[in-house]
Parts: sequence; structure tokens; C-alpha cells
Amino acid sequence: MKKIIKVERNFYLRNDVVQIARELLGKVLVTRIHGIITKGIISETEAYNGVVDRASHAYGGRRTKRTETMYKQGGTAYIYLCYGIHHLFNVVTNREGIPHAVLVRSLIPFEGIDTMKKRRKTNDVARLCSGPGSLTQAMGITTSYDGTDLTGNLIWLEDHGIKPSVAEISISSRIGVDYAGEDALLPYRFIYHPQDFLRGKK
DNA sequence: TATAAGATTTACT
DNA sequence: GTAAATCTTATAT
Repeated sequence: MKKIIKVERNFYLRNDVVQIARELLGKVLVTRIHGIITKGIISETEAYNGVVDRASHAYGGRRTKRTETMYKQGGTAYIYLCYGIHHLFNVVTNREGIPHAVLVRSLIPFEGIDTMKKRRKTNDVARLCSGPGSLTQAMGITTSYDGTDLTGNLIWLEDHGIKPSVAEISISSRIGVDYAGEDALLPYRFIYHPQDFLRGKK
């Protein structure tokens, strides 16, 4: 029986956002929305490297009402609306004043799957959390949770002792950031393909 | 005030 | 594979 440990502040406060993005794979994202718990294993992340990253909202130190959350201390949720429809969930990292963040792009549904199905209005488990906009819907995350403390009791991360092996991780460039020029080519995207999960799907 | 673009999803051809 | 949906945010008048 593996021990479940809540991810604590020190994990988020470190200064290498790309390293943190890699380490988030296999961690379990938990939400308690209106008292209902849902959990998902993080299977895809992207790092956004603050002021020097053209793909980041905070590029060049840009500071607006929307990006303000990214300047908070590590362990804060940065949630914003994309394309007017989709709520995207990010984990803020580093110290207060440094706008680093990791976008969570997909999850493997883990607990509260019936709730996810209702929220997503589908029974297709493979698609419940298959993109950054759909996973927030499945988890009940909306922009009203922007700025939520990830060491609190609404949204948090757990370490279930899942340690992806090198063979289970793919690295590539980020998605949907063509406007970022050369920065769009950076290897900041991490994908976790669990071997036993794939076998289970035959 | 007005306009353009977006860290996407879904349905349709 | 292509395109529409859809609306907030940021930037330019």
C-alpha cells in the first residue's frame, strides 16, 4: 500500500519551471468542488518560462489584470479563459514576483469518474480529460478559482508514489503557440504514457 | 470605444 | 482533414 502525500509549498517554490513540469507527471490533481472530490493523474504538462518566453502571457514582464496571478508565489492556481470558452489550469511556480507557470494539458481519470462524466456530458472515459479545456470541465475548475492556494483544501496535488520511468515520458515542443516564434520550438512539453495503462487498453 | 487574436474543442465533410 | 463556435483580454485608435 503506497503512501499518499500532499504536495507542499517547497515543491512549487523551486526556480526550474521546466524541471517542475517534468516532475508533475504522475502526480495526482485533486479538486473538492462543492464537497465533491475528483482526482486525475497528470499525464501532460507544458512549462511557461516567464518573462523570457514569448509564448507566455507574462513575456517581457507584461503585467495585466489577467497575468497578475502568475506573479504570485509558487503553489497558486492560475486559471484563465481561452477562446472565450475554455478554462485552462496552470500551476504557478517559483517565488512571488517571478511569473513562471506549468499548464496541465491532460489527466488520466482516477477518482470521481461518474462526476466527470456528468460534468462533461459524455460516457467516453478516454476523452474525459484529454485536453487542457476538457480536463478543467471534468474537474469542475473555472476561472472563479483563479488565484486559489494549491496547499489549501479546494484544489491540490498529491504524490501517490507514481514514478514515471524515462521510457514512459515523451518530450516535445508546445502546442498552439505558433505565434511565439523560436520559443515555440523549445522542448517544454512533457507527456506521460504509463506502460501498464497502455497494456490495459490492449 | 473598437478591433484583433487566442496556451481549444467539437462537429462536419 | 477542415472549419465553425464563441467571448475575454490586450492593444490600438
